Amino acid sequence: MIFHQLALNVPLFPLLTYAHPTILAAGTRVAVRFRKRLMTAIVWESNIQPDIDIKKILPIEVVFEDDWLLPSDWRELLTFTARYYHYPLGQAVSSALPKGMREPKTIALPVADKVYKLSKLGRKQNAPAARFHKQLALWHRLQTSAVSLTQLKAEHNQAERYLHKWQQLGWIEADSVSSCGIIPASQYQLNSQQQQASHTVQAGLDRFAPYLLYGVTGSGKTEVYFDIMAKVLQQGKQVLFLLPEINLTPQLLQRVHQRFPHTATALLHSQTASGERTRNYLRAALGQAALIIGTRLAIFTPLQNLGLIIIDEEHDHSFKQQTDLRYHARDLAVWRAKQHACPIVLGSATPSLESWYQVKQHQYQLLQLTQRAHANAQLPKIHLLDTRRLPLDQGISEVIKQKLQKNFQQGGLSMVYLNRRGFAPALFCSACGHAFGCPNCSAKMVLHQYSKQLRCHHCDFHQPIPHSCPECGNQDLTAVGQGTQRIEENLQKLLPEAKIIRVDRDSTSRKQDWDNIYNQINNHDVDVLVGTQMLAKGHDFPHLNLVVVLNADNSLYSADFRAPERLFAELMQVSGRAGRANSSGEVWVQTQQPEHKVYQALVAHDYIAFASAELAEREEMNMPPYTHMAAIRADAKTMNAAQELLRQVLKGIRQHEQLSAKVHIFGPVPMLMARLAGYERAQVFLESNQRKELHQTITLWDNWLTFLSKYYNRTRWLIDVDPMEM
DNA sequence: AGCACGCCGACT
DNA sequence: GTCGGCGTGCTC
Repeated sequence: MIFHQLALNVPLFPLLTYAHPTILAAGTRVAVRFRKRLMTAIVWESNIQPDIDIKKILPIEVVFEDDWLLPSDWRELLTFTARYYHYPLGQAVSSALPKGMREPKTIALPVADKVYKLSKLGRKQNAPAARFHKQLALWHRLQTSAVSLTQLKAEHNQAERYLHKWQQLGWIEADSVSSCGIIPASQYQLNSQQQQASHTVQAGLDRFAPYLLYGVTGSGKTEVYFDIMAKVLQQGKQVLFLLPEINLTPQLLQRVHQRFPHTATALLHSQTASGERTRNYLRAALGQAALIIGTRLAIFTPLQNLGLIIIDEEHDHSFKQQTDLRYHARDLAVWRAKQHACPIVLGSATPSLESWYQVKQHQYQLLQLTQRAHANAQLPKIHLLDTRRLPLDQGISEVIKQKLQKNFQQGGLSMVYLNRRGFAPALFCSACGHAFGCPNCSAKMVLHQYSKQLRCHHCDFHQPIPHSCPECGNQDLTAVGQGTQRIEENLQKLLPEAKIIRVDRDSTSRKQDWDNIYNQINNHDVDVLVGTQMLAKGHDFPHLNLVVVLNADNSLYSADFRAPERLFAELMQVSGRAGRANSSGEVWVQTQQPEHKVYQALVAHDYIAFASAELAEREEMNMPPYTHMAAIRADAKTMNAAQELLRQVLKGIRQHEQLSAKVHIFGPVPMLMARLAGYERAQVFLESNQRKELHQTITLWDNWLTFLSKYYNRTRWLIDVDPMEM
């Protein structure tokens, strides 16, 4: 019997040993019995010396012989990921596989597209009789050039049948197509900055090189990506293109299809149907797809010959997974680019301070686009309105009302942007001040007028709007704060003739909703858009010329040290929506703190000044990126229970372990959002500028938590390396 | 994480 | 006497 180390989806750190009569190659997918259940596993190492009692070792039950092997570079990536994020390897591996491959069943490998043409023998044959005109048409297509089955089917829906018949007779030969396909010349003329950025990357395609493409909104980053991509694809290599949320893909996909119409593309995101995702995963793995586009999870796609990685909107927080395996796709992407010795381009109009820091440290090369791509498109003029001195009517000042009215009369498109953090409408009792909070979370409930509910935005708790205050019985309950729904109502009163559309999670819950809205906007059927973050991301509305930002200040008071960075990025992005094609745009921001550095930098369109100031502060405060962090979190029914486990572990470690002086420990403290879905959450921060020491300390915590949590079994815990949440 | 094994209260 | 409460500990 040969013993094998297998990765399977169990929360155990060591890999498990199973037996098989023959040696199996690493990367083989197998099925084994674990606790009587049949589970999929991946062979990690073969022919090993078991370190447990041989009598306990079970046989491998099924070997999926026809599968293709998960390649060694993919296994290295997962080994690294599991180690770096202190997550059980077996579980990491499982989360990196599409659902279809996690089930202990055989899977059908996708078949590469082929093109067909008449063989020498075929050319000597007589064409089908003219009365079989459809067959004859097929025959003519095959005569002129090599065509794909899809193209043939368009000619004759029975194409497959005849193809098969003629193939058997030897009249037809099949050729595999290159996944890159023919890339037509671009219609787009790069400006000199774009050209320079593209050429810089193209000059070193065969080695690892990280680039930060910093370009103001509308400066045409996508065209730079495309230009580099074309070159890499033509070399027969694969491109991995990651973007934040799937919301913005339809637009990008359309552009990709225009630019790379014949390139085999695989789309990978959480909303792709399970079968489709498995198929795309395998097409990428087998080299049948040359261009792989996806959200963070696509970073785990096995790739045969990776030549370039692009991370669009690299500052976006959705690249960090916030559950289970808490990986950061951007960071793993850099690792992968190094592994594959290829360039990686991180693009953003407001780069993350982490990436900007890497530029300052000469680790990443900066590529800069300072001009808007459309020569006529000016940067929008941004105005601040000091609301300390202005009377507000339902949260909107007179100036803004007039701007909106005027723009409507002139037929322009306006956007009213709400930063949801501070603006969700809550319900209060006007007599005793009682606020309706979520019973499960430390958050106020949000008033939803249309569904007549109070809802928690952090868990699924909801209730009908109460008629009276539970504290004092008063029936006069007032809504405080402006939600998109109330703003929409008020604007409708202000502009009774205007077509106003609200864009938020409620109004666009279905996929099709967004398409509808999008079409309406492009048909100029909409006058005012009201919405939250969804509106900020990536969409181009060429005729949008007025952007209004209502109260955004609340995030300035956040204890999260990343709050200003996040707010700045968000506001820059929203502002960038204005005036993209040939109209110039205007942005009006209501704030009580116009002198704040976030707003000052916004008005000046000065990311660099903002980043420098912010970095100086981070250095001063000893915060990332100057230091590395990990959060150890615990949650339980009471805050004390959550903290107790962390306190005991800390005590144990302090008493029994040699602690590095280079690692600082803070806490336990409650999380900013202390109560979530009925659990109280506490955390300890580990902080060090030495990665190695930090990781050693995390390992100590990990071991002690595993050991001590047995005695605190109502308390759950987790490790978050490079946390984004405070 | 599950899921079995194990030692104390209310039931036919 | 036993059915089952969920505390403790293991899983190849």
